[in-house]
Amino acid sequence: MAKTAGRPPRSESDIAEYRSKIAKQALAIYRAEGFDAVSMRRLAKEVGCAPMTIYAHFEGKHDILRYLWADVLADMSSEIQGKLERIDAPAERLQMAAQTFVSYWVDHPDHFRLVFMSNDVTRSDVSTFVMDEETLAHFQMFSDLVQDILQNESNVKASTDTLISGMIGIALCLNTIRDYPWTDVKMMTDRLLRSTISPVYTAP
Amino acid sequence: MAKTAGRPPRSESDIAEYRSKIAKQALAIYRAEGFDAVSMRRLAKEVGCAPMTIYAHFEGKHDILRYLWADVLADMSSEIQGKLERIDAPAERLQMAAQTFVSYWVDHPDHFRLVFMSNDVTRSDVSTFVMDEETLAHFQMFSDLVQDILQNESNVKASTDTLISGMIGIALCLNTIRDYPWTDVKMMTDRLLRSTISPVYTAP
DNA sequence: CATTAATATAGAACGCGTGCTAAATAAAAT
DNA sequence: ATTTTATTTAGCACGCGTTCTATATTAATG
Repeated sequence: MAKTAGRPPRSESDIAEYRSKIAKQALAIYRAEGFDAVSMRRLAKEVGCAPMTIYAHFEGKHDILRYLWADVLADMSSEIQGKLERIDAPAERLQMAAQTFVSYWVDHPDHFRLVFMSNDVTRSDVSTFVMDEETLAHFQMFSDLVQDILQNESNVKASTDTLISGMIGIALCLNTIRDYPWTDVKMMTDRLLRSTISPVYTAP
Repeated sequence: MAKTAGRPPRSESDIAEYRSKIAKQALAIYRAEGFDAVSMRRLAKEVGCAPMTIYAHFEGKHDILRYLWADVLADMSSEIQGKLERIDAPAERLQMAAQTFVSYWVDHPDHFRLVFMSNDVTRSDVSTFVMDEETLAHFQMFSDLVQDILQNESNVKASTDTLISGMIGIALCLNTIRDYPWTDVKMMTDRLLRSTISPVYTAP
């Protein structure tokens, strides 16, 4: 198999470097000016390439935004970890984590939009919006907290999934349907916990 | 107070008529071709007015989309009612309603996006996205179903709100984070119910 | 009539995401 | 140096939501 003539494809490291360069700049813009400020044209200008070049490295805008998730999720995760430091009792830990989780998304609508609402629902393309392992880890944390309370393995995943989606739902409702007189966020979160971990969980 | 000269403001009925004419056409487009097909320019063309005229009657696109909610919610509501017809036991009724509710949004991503994700989260403008009474009624239904099970009045609203936001959260997660291996939808919904109505609810 | 105020209009503009094409450039083999 | 191939580029295009301005048009008053 002789090497073909012509310019060889970019090395994988080059590709990764370019991608991360773009993603990094996108993050900088997002951090400084929020969701709406991140546009393909501007991003290209700040990266120093033509707008079309970005499309050679990413599927589209959604594919770039995905890289901002990690930053937001890490921020959220660290906020939760901070609150958890001085708490030992498993039930209280889960409770604090859940309350902090919901509060985070309610208090940061832009972050919520980025992670949970910037998906192009139209596309059923499976390859878009992959949850990489790093991203998953931040949700896994809840699984651990639940596990400390529930022993039954099979229930842990179901409970955790329900808890997470339920919490995200609370945040979504608070973010989008603002004028409906929702029950106090803490109370809703608490109620959600109660049902998720019903057998063992005791209300504070 | 003498009447001022010049053309008088449009009568309220005229304004309402024009608004409903635009909203009606928007609904027609949405029904026929879905979310993405509804655009201001096209809507204006089909209504037979200039694009700018619409902005004299609506705050913006989000203000128009709001009018499509009613249609979708009515559709969802009737689907639930249909399923409820032959069920008498309160717990089973609530269970069926919840399952149908979640399934509806999971099966109709476009509808979900319209109602729960087309909000401009950036705006903290309270006047945008008002839940009118007709719209609220469709959610009120769940309050009634919960009431049939729980007697404590104060718990009914908290339980219902938690249930609704939780169900919406399940739908959101299924719609947006597709590649995460979520627990079976029915199971999550069931688990959500269990915690919401924990004291009385019995698993099937 | 003319005047006046409310409304509707056309038309341009801005920036957006994204696709297409044709030209330029870069890096290898010959 | 020339050829060959990969990549990037510029530039145009489409339709989008939205804002602005200037120009009708409409319906009341005097």
